[in-house]
Amino acid sequence: MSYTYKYPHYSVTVDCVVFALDMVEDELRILLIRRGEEPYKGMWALPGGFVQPDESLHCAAERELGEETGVRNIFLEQLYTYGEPDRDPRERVLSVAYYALVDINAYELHASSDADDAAWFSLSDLPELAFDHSEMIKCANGRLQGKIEYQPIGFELLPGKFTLRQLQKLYEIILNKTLDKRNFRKKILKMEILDELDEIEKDVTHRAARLYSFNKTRYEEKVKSGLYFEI
Amino acid sequence: MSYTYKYPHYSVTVDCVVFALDMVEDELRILLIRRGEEPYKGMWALPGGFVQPDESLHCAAERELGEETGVRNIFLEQLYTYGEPDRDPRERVLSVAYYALVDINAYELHASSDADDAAWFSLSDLPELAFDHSEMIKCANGRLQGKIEYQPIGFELLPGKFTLRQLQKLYEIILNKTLDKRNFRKKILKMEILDELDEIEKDVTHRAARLYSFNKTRYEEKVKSGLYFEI
DNA sequence: TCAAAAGTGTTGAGCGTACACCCATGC
DNA sequence: GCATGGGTGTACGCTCAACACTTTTGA
Repeated sequence: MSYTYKYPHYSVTVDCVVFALDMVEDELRILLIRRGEEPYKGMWALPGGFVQPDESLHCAAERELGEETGVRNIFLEQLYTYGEPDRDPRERVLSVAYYALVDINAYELHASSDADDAAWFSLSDLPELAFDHSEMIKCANGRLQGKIEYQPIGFELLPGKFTLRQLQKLYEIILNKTLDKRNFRKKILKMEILDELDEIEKDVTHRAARLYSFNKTRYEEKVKSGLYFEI
Repeated sequence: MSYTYKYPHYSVTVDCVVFALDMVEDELRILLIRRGEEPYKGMWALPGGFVQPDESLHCAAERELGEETGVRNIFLEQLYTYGEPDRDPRERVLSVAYYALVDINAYELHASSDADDAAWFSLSDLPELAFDHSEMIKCANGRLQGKIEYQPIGFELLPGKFTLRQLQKLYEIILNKTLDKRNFRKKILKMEILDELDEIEKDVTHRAARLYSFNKTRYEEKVKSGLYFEI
């Protein structure tokens, strides 16, 4: 197959910065794949690939992520578009970067498509990456830190049922600072956007904490009547 | 000239949502051009055009804006990339949207290039626009409203020397709510990021107000030592 | 009974908010 | 001298920050 055009055209890829939370090591993790093809063959990179003619950018990001890693149905938002003329050694390729938030336990990684391997890496201990993918991760992390304080996106990183301690730890990890337990609880509970469940956590070696779930409908109602989410 | 590729490639344009402030009518204005070519010939649209092979996206936005309207050297930031397969009737065209902030008095508009005309329109009274440009403006306005509260970008819409009243009005127009004069002054002056000049405004029919200027260096120092800009 | 984390209340300080009057200037 | 906006101070309430102890559970 070949395409001919009158004016300059460029390849377009999508790349995904997928965040997850490691509650054991208290750190953010990023999903990387090992490249199965040139250029940068064998190197770690963000999952992504070429945008097909009939799919939107968002769909392309969802598709590539699913194909290369098995991760599906997640929070996915456009981040930034990288278009330096020489960012790809082959020819000019634009990349529309997305970032995603997932519950790390909800997926079993399946490397496939043109990725040899897929794995979670600590944000603070990343390997050398292909293309300008390091820059994308830096940008995505900045966006996450900024947005998590005024939008309830943190819940995307937790299972549907979670403890307040887990939620607090999430903020502590992402914002990289400690929070006062009592003040944190007061603040988040006063918003009345969490449902207190009749369940407690299991398999813990100490007193089990109550489980909560995020009530998105209630949140949206509250926003309409003036709630300003903020941590 | 013609280009041939092995895989699907797309045209890429940049489009700019240029904001300015009309302090007389108390409203935001947007810079539009009248299209001189098909498709949508004769219709109003955002200034923009195709990205050339050797220029970055940012440079392309700056160039197109300069060519089509005469506006140069301004605050310009990437907004969002639009890539629905059918957003352009000719063929698939991606558009990387930028938004810009300018002092409306600093430029004389020069229509040229492939624009028949360039003019400022009130945000609340826009004509029908080509492509998905209405959506871009809506997105840019949301970004502006969000960002102006926690980043000192509002100054880009004012001349270098301005009165506190002008600055307050700027926030009132963009956020679409009234602010208390005394509280606004206290808040902004306490940040110590404005230089109080030994000058007052001219040609006013009442007591002239003192002029101030934004001290960017001081602002950056203060940010390092913990200032969190917020209106 | 010990260890580990859950869960809870109070106080003080600083900040945001609301509000009214005098001042300087041009006409 | 009057109209117009410039410029200022204070008091109150609320929110945020700081802080320590009791409770529950499993091992």
